[in-house]
Amino acid sequence: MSTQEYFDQGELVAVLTTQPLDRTLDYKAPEGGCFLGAYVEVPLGPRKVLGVVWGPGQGGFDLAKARSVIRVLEVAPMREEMRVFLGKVADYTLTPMPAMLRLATRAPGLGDPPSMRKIYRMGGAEPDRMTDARTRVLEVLRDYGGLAFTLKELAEQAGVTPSVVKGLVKQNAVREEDSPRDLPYPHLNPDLPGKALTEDQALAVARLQDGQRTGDYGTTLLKGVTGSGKTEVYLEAVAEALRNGRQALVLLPEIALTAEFLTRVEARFGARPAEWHSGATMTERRRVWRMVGQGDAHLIVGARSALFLPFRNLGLVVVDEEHDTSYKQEDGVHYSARDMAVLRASICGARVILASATPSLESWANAEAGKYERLDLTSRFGDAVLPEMKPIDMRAEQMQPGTWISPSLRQAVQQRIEKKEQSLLFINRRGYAPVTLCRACGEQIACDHCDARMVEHRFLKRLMCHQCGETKPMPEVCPSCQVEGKLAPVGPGIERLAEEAEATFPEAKIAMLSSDLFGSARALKAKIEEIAQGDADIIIGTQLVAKGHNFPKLTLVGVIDADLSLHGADLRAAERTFQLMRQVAGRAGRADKPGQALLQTFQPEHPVIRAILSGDEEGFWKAEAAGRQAAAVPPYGRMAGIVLSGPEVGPVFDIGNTMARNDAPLRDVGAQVFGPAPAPIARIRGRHRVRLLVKAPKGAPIQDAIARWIAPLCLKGDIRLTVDIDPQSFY
DNA sequence: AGCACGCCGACT
DNA sequence: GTCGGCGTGCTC
Repeated sequence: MSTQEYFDQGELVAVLTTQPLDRTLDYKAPEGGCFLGAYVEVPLGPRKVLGVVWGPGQGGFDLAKARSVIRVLEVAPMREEMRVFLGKVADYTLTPMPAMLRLATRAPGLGDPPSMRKIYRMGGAEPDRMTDARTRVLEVLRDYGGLAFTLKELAEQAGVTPSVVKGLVKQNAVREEDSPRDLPYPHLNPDLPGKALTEDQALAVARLQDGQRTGDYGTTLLKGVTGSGKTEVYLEAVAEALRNGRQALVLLPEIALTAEFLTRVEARFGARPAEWHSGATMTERRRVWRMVGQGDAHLIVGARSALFLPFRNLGLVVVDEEHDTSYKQEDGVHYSARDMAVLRASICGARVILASATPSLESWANAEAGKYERLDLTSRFGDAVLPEMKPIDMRAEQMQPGTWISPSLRQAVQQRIEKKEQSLLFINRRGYAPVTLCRACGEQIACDHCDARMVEHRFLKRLMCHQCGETKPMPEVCPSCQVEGKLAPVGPGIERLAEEAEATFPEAKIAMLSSDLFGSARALKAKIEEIAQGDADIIIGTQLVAKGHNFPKLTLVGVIDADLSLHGADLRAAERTFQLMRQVAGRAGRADKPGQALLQTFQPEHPVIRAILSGDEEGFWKAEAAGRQAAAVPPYGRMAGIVLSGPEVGPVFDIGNTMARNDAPLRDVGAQVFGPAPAPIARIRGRHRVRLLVKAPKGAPIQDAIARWIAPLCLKGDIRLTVDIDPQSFY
């Protein structure tokens, strides 16, 4: 089948719009015709909407109704490869195409013509009268050899007021021109000297660069312990992609990590790359989207949605910290950026590097199966070694009620304080106490809109729902039994731990790192920087500190409750605990001092705890893989979550029951359905949620089956259904 | 998504 | 009689 690339005026074209229609609509090509893939504005009812020319018109309707494309937007048409990618992601995630198109057009001002601004460069004429100020302006222009400046830049460089420049413009000594506001990103120089590489790193770089030069798809799992120089290694793969004239994308799980990364890119390539994340301004987003599309952004650093930028010539995608759960988008379109990166690369002949100190079991298994190449970086910089890891058996510790720092841990911290070294106390719970319990009636205070328990934040003097963000003041009397003064915090949170640390180590300077204590990523980064310099004896931190920050003075990590996340029905709980522990432990002893990690646990003989302590990673994965294989769960089986939600429980459950009864399409492919059951958070923002779980053998065409299963449903009232293929969290 | 069309309760 | 509730259906 040959695909028509161009449509003459009046010819019918099928247009995919961003409106939630389940098909394309036909329009007449506009004056001047249009290309396949063109971004267009089309009339839809009384409105104008954004769309993309998806193919030749389908016909089969009253042709008199056909309307014309209003105009073709001034952006590069969507490439075939992108259309294929969006289609495959839609099929895989059971997402309607218009929602996919919306993901791919998340840039402001797409419809606007490129915005212009005035720039200034050397003119030909001599000014009638030379002044000091004028000389300086002309000198600046001469020194920068033909480069153009904005008015502000030029005036500042020359140390004059803008009016001096304007005066020179009148005399044609300086030329004023219109220039697109969205400028190409500065050229990155891949041939600047990189950091010296160890033998290990050089070997990995060579493999990655060889792969890069093939110009074919391929995925590499780059595994390296914290401090092994993963970033240096994959930056050399980026350099190779740039040398070959291809674009590179680096995905990071946290905006907080981008600032440090950008600095490293600048050091390596001499300029800053394009940035794409939710914190970027409208102007930045527009520039990135356009420049990526016209090939004038060569390296893009961003969050998962950067995967849907209109790359022209993508040659490499790096997914840093590939195991990070934030790569799975859980609201709107449910997709795993890690998996979709591999998909996109396989479509456009790009390489993928999945980098992590603690890979996901999925990636580990893909490497085992030979689908991914695997490169291990083992050596660390300098003489630093992996920290010594020991359990603290909490059953043998003499604990005061309501305290969480054991005598053994206290002693270890005390030693560091005396040696002027830093300790990190890690706890994976925000707030003061996870549960507020009435000692009179046993009531646990829950959110009014969700069924999640409210967490006390003493710092804010309020209770907060970590599900919906709702807060309310701390009540005086129990909302259930009305007894006064019996509400008590139960369990540890980071704030409570800080309180205990202050009491236990009165002479120490204590810093608390929790995501909700900082308004912005910038403030957080400044704080981390300050602490890393040594401005604290004890750091109390949540999950946040586990993500790639470097603390040279840190020599002790105390994990307050290594058991916390081992409980619960989440199939990935063991894997997560394993990753978390190894990462937190990796914080200790990165510089010249050896580190120690102490894990407080009630079950030191648990296989996960033992694997962490022994450092036997392959052993852990093999055991975990065997367990998952036996249970036929991912990555050795397939799963999907279906969540039904609505304002009333009854009707929502009824639909769930109907679905569970009519499961023939699922049984046809060997899949089973479990539920309906109240979703783990049974109510969010006043909506009742019911969940069904679908479990299928590996390789079963689960999407088709689910599509056939839900097609006959007609959802009445305000009931909504969402499908999550490969759910990550079950919450 | 919007917006129109359409069929039942409390107003002039 | 009719204003308006939002259920249902269409948009080339």
